[in-house]
Amino acid sequence: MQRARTQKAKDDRRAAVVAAALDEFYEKGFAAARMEDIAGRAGLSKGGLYLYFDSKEALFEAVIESFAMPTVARFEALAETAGGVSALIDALTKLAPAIIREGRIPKIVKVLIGDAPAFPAVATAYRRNVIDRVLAVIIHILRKAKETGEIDIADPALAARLMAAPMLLSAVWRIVFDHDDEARIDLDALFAQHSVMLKRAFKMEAAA
Amino acid sequence: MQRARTQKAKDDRRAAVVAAALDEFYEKGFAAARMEDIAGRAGLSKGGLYLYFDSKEALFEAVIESFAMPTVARFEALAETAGGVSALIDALTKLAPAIIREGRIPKIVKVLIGDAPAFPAVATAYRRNVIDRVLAVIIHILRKAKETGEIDIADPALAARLMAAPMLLSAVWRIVFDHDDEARIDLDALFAQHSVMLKRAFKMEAAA
DNA sequence: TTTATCTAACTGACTGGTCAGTTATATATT
DNA sequence: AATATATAACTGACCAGTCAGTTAGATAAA
Repeated sequence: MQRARTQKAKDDRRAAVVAAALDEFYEKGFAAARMEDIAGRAGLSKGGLYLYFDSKEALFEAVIESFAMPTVARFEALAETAGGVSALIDALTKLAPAIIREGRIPKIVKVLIGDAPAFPAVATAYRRNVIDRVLAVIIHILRKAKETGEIDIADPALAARLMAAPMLLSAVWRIVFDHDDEARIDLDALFAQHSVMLKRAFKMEAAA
Repeated sequence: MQRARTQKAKDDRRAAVVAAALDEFYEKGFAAARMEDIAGRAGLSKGGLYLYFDSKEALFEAVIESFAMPTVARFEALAETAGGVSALIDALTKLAPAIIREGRIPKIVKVLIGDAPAFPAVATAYRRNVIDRVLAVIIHILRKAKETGEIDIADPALAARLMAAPMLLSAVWRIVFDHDDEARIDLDALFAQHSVMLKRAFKMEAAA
């Protein structure tokens, strides 16, 4: 094994271990995943892995955290360019299929649902650092639009969750039926229809 | 332990084991759940459990299957009384909060998401026997309404999934954040708003 | 440049503990 | 007594985490 001597090389190796761990946790679940397999996937021996992480649980926490920050940053950037509700809906429903297909988010979602209940602190941290912040961005945009009369909704906080629900559905569908050719969903068509239905539900002028 | 001698007593014990297994699989996941704990919860020794199920995997399959049939039957009955789209939306959005709170469906959902990927055949069977049949009922009602002009939607099959998405969201939310008092959602308000938004999205006359 | 020395990254055999599944034994019921 | 049901001690496989030993590769002396 090539040794990681510089700080950068060590950071890279840590990242490789985290990526390998996400794949193993995704495929087998936390309890059934083997530290030796994770190490092997990252091109390292089991003992070497323990130079980077103190325990399986510490590795699990690192997996969840490592994907939190980039997700929020990407989303907050997106929301700044798309200031209005119409642009937000378009951006969300156009990007969603690619994000689902790319696979990293569905994997994190699966690991969170399957294993986070055994680590309540991890789940709560994820909600606070990721979910609440993403929802806050959406809610802020909806609330502004409600005040200007651009849209007509009762509760922006609930509307934000209803907007996001099909993304969770798609992610979960992919997780559970990835192997199942009979169960393919046309994500582009699904989100196109979601977009149309949302605009009608919000009573936006440009709606079909 | 009182012995189960009659067929009915055996069926009851089997059911008790299945219920205990659902709880353990839900709380710990398949791999981390212990057969001894499942047996204990059902008021039986570990050896006794093996009189009713050949293996942990067989028990897992029984758990998934045992909750499939009743769910479909209940839903198909509901759909027969609620023939139109409006009645269907009302029934679905009024019943959903109670179903989520009751907890059995969220537990099954969690077990399916967390562990079914390790048992692809179980996942596929569940899709065919439960999900596809429930969706078919909804799609049938939507298609009829579309033909009579009662509603205006592009694709009933996609609309059915979009209708169901908030139920999955609520179930998953409950699974992941059950312990988390900061994260309570007002399910009644959520589904009331879903109902209003759906009727607008379908361009139904009586919509708000 | 070559060789010797050092050090920290890395390896893999090992340990202690856990748990699915088995079986010898006990007990309730007929 | 005979049979079905249940128990708990047992076995063997498996795996997280450890640690004595190995080696890549840097540094320095010749």
